Amino acid sequence: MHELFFDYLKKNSSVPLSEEEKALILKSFSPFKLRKRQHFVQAGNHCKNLGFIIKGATRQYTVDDSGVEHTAGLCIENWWVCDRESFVMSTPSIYHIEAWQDTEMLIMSRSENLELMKVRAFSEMVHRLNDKNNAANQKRITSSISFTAEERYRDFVASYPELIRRFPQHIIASYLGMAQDTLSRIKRQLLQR
Amino acid sequence: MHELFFDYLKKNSSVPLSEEEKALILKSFSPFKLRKRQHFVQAGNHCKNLGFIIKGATRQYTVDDSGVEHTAGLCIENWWVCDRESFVMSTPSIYHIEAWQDTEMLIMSRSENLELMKVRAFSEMVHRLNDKNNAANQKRITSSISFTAEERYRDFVASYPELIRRFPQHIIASYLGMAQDTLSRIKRQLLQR
DNA sequence: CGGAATCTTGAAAGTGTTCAAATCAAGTGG
DNA sequence: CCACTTGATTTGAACACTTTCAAGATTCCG
Repeated sequence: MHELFFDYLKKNSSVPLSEEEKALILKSFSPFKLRKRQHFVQAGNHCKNLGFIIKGATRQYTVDDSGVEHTAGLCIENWWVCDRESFVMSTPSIYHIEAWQDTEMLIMSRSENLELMKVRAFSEMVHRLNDKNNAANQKRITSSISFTAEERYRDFVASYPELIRRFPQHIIASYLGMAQDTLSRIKRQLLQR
Repeated sequence: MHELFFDYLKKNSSVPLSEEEKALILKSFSPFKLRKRQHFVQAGNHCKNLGFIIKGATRQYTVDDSGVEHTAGLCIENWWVCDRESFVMSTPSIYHIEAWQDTEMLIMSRSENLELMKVRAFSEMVHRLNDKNNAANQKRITSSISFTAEERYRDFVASYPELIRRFPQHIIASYLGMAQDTLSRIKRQLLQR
């Protein structure tokens, strides 16, 4: 089960792993399963673990005063799951994270995470990841302040075709900041051309 | 001039600086000035430098197909300026960054930046910064997909009162993803209560 | 003073939302 | 394999929010 992660690590770092380092990762990074609809974190709780998805899909969301859910993030295989603010700062999370399908992951605590940062390959990967994540967030912000609903959808399809396949349309709509009815109409309009 | 940065560094790290480290920072981090409306980066160019604002204010923005500007970010004293994606990945930036007032900063190149990462206090600060930045981005995304124009504005006022004082209203509006006319009306409505 | 930038306001148009009903799809248990 | 339930999607009509455009008012600054 860790093999998938080691592959991922190799792809995302330039430094090889020693045997001790490999052992340390095996020790710190534990298998964990969630069934569909089970929660990884609930809003109000501290997000104690950082997860790496081996198989499955999760959704991070908030619930507003009217009870409407807004999708902050979507994750599938080879993605990292957690509310980073809560995880890093040890504060209560404002997000829920739930499994959208039965999900297998590897998880580590914050202290294990910090421990692993001593492994060169791991810390290098984390930094690359931060950079990528940062760029993606910046892009999403730019999209949300600059684009119409249709443009946001087209951009999303182009950027994350896999997520379209894995999540129902009303979840995609809430990720994009529009009503599911709106997304349905947009798709129809796009087909009619 | 570097004193302001050393203060900042002390506040944002737990490790003290050795004299050699201080010297390295002085060497790598050069003073740089921009007059109002001069650009730090132009869209299409590589963002070669990372800046730390000593005095002044900058604005990061894109221009869409209709020629409308959208404000991606605002920076003032003690903030870092750059298009991080372009800076880190050495790709052309899609953003413009301009001085909104006469601005003094300290700048470093990417290689100087990487060099400075060997300084413990500096790299610790960078990591904290990344975490904070990440949390702020996440918050902005959540706000933009969940909130109405009025809620976004109220949230912004509460989070960044200083920026309200430093930038004109039409810039704030474009940062929040609404027309300046809309923001004007929202403010009036809020006053009438 | 004069010019440039900014802010306000009304009216009209546009975009996206809400709500409810109907349709469609998938999964479960008999 | 069907009936039933639940979840997902589509659609129309009314509505709400936001934008656009144009004009006028205000502020700032040389």
